Amino acid sequence: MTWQPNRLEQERLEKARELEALGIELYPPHAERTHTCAQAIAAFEALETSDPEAAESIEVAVCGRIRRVNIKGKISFLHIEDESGRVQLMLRINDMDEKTYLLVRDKLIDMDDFVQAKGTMMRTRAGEVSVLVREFKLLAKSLSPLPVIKQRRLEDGTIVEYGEFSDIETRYRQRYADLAVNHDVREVFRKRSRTISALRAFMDSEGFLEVETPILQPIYGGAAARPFVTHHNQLDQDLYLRISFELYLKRLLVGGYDAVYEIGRDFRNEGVSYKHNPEFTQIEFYKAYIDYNGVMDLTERLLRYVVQQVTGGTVIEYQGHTVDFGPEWPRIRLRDAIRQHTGIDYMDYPDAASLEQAIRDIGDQVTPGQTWGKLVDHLLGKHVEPKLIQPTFVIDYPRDISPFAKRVSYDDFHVERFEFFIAGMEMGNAFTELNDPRDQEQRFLDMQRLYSSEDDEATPLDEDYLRAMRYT
RNA sequence: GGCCCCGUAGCUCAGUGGUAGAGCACCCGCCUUUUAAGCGGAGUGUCGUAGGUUCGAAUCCUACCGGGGUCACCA
Repeated sequence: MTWQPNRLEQERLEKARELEALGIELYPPHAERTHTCAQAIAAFEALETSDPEAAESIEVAVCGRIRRVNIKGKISFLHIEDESGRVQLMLRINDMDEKTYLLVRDKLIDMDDFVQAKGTMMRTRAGEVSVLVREFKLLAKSLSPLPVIKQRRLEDGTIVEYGEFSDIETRYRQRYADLAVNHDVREVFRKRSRTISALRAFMDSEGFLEVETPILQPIYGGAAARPFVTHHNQLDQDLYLRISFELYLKRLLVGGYDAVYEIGRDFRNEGVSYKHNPEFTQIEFYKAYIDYNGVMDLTERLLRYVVQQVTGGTVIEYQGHTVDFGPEWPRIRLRDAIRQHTGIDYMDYPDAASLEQAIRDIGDQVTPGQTWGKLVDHLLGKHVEPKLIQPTFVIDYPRDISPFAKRVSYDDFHVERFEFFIAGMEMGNAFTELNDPRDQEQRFLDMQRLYSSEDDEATPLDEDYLRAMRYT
């Protein structure tokens, strides 16, 4: 699609031509900056009471995007914004080159343009710390206006926005515009960055080795999910984008590392929703000589640490929920959790048909013919998961739905697996890993049969992985 | 993939068969301490696209395109 300038954009193109005709560079190569917007204000305020004269002689050069324009004839006020925040520029025709001032007054300089201003700090009569501008320079001409949001700060400090940019489609397709306009969105990415840093710091301090394993894989595995398929031209071979890191990380334990982790993307060719992204970031870690109790301890400390690093406390607000990572997380058995929330003890219903009937009896609709394991999953997902707001481990799953975990000690039916839930969503999954290569092979074969029977892509048997397991 | 909903100005939206509207933005004019500045002037549009019904369609019908929700699947 070629660009079809709308009326506003045509106006800006015309202004760009006028500026060029005046010999003004639209996108000059160099900028000067001595202070961020926030630093300029802070520098002034630090001296303002103790030495007002010194404060008003602070020379600054600030750069940013014009976010507010108020032209009053021979004096104009602009707000510019950089990552640190905003600062007001006060431009008076008497204080600067007149021709430059007229560029602003005659609106050849627009909202959204990037500019540089040099001058001294001051506080206006209305009380706003500002740059009294002596030199003013265009750094980049904006040809497409950003969506306009007007803000008003109420007396209690809350900011009311008028004319918000709220269309979800446009916001996601033009993330840059959303970020430029909606302040809180920037904080999301900052928090994400701090989260990843904290994850890494914690795992490193626990003696884990960070690794990267293949994303392009000849054979995918480690989870029940459909993959993306791609093709290597020179090898003339189809490759899969990984659906988990598991099998490669476990190979590294065979290789002799006691503890490894990876933070990265997984790709699953399945449904999309606010909970499910075709490419998502996760952390997986493996540690030798601990069982699922050890992993739960570690998980709990990890999350508590990350929340503290990112927020400074242990409490977060999410989707209307207040979640506290401070207290010890409850660990409840899946069977008890389902019994508690539905009254159904799945041990009373050994086959799919009877369990399905029991589920219908409590008023749920389920598609007929599902496996017993899927029905248990239904009970968990529909009745237990949404109620687990505070961090909670659900432990000891039926072997049927957890093929890669070792048996519990107390019966033959359950395995040492946990998932944990926060704010009504599943956030993680782990188990005491099966490492009997003979067992493992049988599981692969079972899975192969399951997938081909569901008419999906057959999962090829990962012989290399089995060889690795036999070395253990 | 099934079902439901949405698409009107740059942004947010109103308009359910009879001349396309509002606020802000944009444009023109005035204004040397403003801050949702103010005052005066001007409505800037492929009503998602293509057909159909009708004297007449933003409005009703069909298909398509784009998007959202939900179910199925999954984390």
